[in-house]
Amino acid sequence: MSHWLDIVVATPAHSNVAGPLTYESESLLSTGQLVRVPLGRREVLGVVWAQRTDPGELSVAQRKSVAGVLAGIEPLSQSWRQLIGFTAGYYQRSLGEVALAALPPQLRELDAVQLARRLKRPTPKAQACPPAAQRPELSAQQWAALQGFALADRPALLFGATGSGKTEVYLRAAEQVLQSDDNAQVLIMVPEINLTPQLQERLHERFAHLGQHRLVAMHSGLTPAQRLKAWLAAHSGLARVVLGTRMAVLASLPGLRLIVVDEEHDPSYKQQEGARYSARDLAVYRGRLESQPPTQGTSSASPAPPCRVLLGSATPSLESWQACLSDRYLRLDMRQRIGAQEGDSGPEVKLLDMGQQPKGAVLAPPLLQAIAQRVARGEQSLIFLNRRGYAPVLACHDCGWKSQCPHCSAYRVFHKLDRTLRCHHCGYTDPVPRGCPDCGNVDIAPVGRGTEKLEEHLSDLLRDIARPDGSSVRVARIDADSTRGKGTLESQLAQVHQGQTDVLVGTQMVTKGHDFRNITLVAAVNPDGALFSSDFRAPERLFALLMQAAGRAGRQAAQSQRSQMWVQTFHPTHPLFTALQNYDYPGFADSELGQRRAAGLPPFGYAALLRAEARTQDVAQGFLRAVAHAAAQAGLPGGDRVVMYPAVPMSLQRVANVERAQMLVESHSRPALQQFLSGWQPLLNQTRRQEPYRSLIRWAMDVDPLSI
DNA sequence: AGCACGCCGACT
DNA sequence: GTCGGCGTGCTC
Repeated sequence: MSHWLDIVVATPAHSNVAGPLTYESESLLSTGQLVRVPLGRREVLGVVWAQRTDPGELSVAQRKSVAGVLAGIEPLSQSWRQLIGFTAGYYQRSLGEVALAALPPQLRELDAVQLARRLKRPTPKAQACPPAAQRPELSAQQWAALQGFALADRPALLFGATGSGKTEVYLRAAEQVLQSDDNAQVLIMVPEINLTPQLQERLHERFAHLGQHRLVAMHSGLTPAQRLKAWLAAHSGLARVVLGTRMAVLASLPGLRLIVVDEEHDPSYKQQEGARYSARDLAVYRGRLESQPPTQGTSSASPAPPCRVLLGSATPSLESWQACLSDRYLRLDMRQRIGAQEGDSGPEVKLLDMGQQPKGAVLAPPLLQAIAQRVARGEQSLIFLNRRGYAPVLACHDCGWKSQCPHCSAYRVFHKLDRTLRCHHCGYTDPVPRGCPDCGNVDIAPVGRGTEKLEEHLSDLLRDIARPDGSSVRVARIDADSTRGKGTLESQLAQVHQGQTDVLVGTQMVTKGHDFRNITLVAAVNPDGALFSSDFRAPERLFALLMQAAGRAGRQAAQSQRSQMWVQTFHPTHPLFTALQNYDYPGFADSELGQRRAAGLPPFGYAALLRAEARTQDVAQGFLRAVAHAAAQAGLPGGDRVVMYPAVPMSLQRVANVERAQMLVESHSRPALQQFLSGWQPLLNQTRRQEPYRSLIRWAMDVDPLSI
């Protein structure tokens, strides 16, 4: 007797086969089982989603049989399937896309023999977790935070200043969970794994005694083989602690009891292609899911041990902050740096009013002086400028020519080192012309400044400053250009750590994670752009960035006394900077939330962004208008509670000769927006197939976009 | 998304 | 005369 199964395969939401496909099987396979099935003329990986009683509408020609089962891999759990189902629905993608993206890619390629070889190694089962031998003493506020977390019945937000010891709280919470349950698993998420070698090391020290493969990493930097191995370890329950980036939130973790999201405000938790999910939001959702009893049983049975969620940040996202204010999350405060005096929050923040400084100065004289002082004292400085290259534009002063990229609506950046004009969006690169391409004038000059120019400029200005040992000053630069080669970032950082660098110039790359011991001055050269940006999250990001940068100076409390954070600005009285000066995140959050509330922006409103790309702006915008019209005509459920804004060109209108447009959809009700989007999806596909929109290159839906 | 089939330009 | 460009159509 044969059985019919609904099987999920990697088919996109915009195809005619977006849902689960029906296959025949000799044996009754359980849901969650991994299988290979024929699809067109190839064989693909699939997940059994449901059993069914009949082949439904399937024509005889369409009836195909399951080609094989991936034996030896336990079926994926119901809660995992629920998580995938939720993610697909919420972010408007197909089940298959999300499910298959959550599985290690190599699983699709391996045949039965290769897989058997991978699985051959015996998997030691449950194992108790003895406490690690060496652990630092906890501060009073760390104890209080742990206690608060242990007693809470909700997700918790650990609001902890830089240097307050958030990591130790994570580690203790993890230990507690592992000790209370021999099968428990802990997921620790970080924004970018290569920026957190210190955390990796500490986890290793703390959990190495659990044995081989009990601690695994999950991120896109792994080789396919490593990824498969890590996934199998997590899925089998062998791995007890998983350290991963956003992709890890979708990993199969049958014993998941704790999810930690470090630096929860970090934008890289939001996936920017494919299913554009927020790993932080999914972590919270997953915590709830994994805490439910697997099936609705008798209510008297003891409830499954809940899965806890712990978010952590010194500058939380306004979403999480608001969730604390409305008691959906519990806030745990650790305001004080370890070993710091009461009231000492960090380096002194000095606002330098650029309106009072000589016009056109890249670095104001007082800042330059302060840097020179540090050099003479043998201390390090970090200068932060969020613009790489030498100059953002090259211009001809005679005819007004500018280094416009021929393929994008952006200027090409002048890179002096290899004398090229480089487009940072499409990569188009040319040697710098000898003269102006329009009028021949040889006097074409860079306008504005990037890290490369700042580095050169600083070396020049500090030329006569001697270090304590009499040698001359050393200026180094760290950005995407200087760290292109593999391992160069590490070696450059090592040089800074060894004290070979006096002044480090860099993009925001340098503000993250790294624990520089001897830096006593941090300066932000040109942060004003974010103050009046059209992107409503720009201030929030700037505040987090500057706080993080300040944290780089004098991380040791002893040093923080004489450490300084300089901010060059034309708006020294701006409330953002005032809040920064007082290390007053709550005050900043308060005022930002007030503005968000008034404007109906997240977290008080919910948004989705529909983007379209085409050869012409007309087609891209036309498509958006057509689908908006179709939605209005259809009277979609939820439609009366959403507002659709006009289609507009994206702020970066053209990239690599592709015209881009977008349309904002907003609602005060998340369910209404969800309902509307679900009903809209088929109309989008339909419209796409009509003239003249067949020439559309692609469209994409971004639910809860980071910027609009 | 893959992977076919299908119809028009520069090369052994 | 072929190799190969990517347009459009289908997959249980």
